Amino acid sequence: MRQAPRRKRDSAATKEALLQAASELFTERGFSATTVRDVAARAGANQALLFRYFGSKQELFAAVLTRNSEQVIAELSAEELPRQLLINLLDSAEPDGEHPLVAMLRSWSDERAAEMLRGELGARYTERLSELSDADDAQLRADLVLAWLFGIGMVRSVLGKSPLAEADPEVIVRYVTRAASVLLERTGLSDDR
Amino acid sequence: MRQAPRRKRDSAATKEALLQAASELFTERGFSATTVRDVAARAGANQALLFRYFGSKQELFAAVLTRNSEQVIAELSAEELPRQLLINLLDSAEPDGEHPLVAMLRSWSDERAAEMLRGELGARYTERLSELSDADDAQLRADLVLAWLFGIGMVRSVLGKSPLAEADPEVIVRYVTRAASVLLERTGLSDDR
DNA sequence: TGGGATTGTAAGCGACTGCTTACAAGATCG
DNA sequence: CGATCTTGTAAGCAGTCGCTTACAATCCCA
Repeated sequence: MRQAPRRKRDSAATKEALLQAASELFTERGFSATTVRDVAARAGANQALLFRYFGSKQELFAAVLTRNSEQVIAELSAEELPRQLLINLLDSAEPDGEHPLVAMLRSWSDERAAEMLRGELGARYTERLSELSDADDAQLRADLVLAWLFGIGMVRSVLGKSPLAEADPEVIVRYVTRAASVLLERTGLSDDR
Repeated sequence: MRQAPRRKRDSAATKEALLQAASELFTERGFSATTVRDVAARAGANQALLFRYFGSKQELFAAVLTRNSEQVIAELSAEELPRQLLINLLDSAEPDGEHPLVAMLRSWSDERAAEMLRGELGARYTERLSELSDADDAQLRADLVLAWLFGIGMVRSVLGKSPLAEADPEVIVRYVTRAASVLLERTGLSDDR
């Protein structure tokens, strides 16, 4: 009788399974509350492989962030960004649609995680958003809008506070885009995008 | 030669020192990253006393939250709340002016900590803020504003992201109150308070 | 077919966590 | 003074953490 039905030999699939499991768990529990044992267990892999492939928990987190954010930020135009970002954020509570921002929110408290967000990710979102305004402090205004989206994601998805947590996403989007357009002002920022 | 210059015998002072140290550390590092040993060390007390007086790390956190929030929320009118809350939030990076919200932000990722914030604290802030609007979804609007303040506090004080982190508080306050007044609309919400 | 590299596994090391215990030192009061 | 309660201390327990090691199974290619 075999005592462990040995995993199929496929390093690429194992790596991907680890990344996927890590992405889910970081989103659900945050960086420090997620253990490498949990990640390996959900991926159905041995935890030693996690260290062989990613070196450390920290580098695994970096890999997850990179993987998840690349495409999202690439496929959205500046005009769509705030609205779509918000929608993604609001929907991410549902089944398994997870957004990297939620992982960011959950991992905020860890200094090593915050370091990455501060430098790499945040800057790109800010730059994209700041295209919407032609004020000279456009980046500050973009940061304020980003901060709002983060805050909403936290209160709604992470904290689960009422009534924000139960509110209709469409209503939220309407309120936020309307108020945000005051900040990101420019001639003719239509309110349907 | 005495090997430990025994602490003065004063339970009230010890309790207070523990509360103060815990408040600082929870603010600086968050709930899970703060250890009871750290708290006891900064308070100059033995860690066993922490458990004698507060029972558990969780109850200590609750005691800190209660102690710190009571007066702040009590001494502010609804009209002053958003502006003053924001100012407190923006100034809290400085010397030792710490705001309970920052502690909240840092401790977000812990489920036990989040539970308390969700129920007790958040509700009171929401209720106060919602007085500013006479819309029927005033509480939702208030939550959105609160979420914004949280988000700004996170990006600025916790994440330290530029340019928000270096921006002039007065500018931030002006932008936010102006955009927020779109949400908390009511006849004659003057923009200087 | 055989030998070295790659992928999987089990076990455990050392450090750290929240929390407890056993006890010494000072206070209080008869 | 001596008994008792309170306050402070040192040490350690049991569990978990990230990470490492030693080794078995499988693949690749000569």
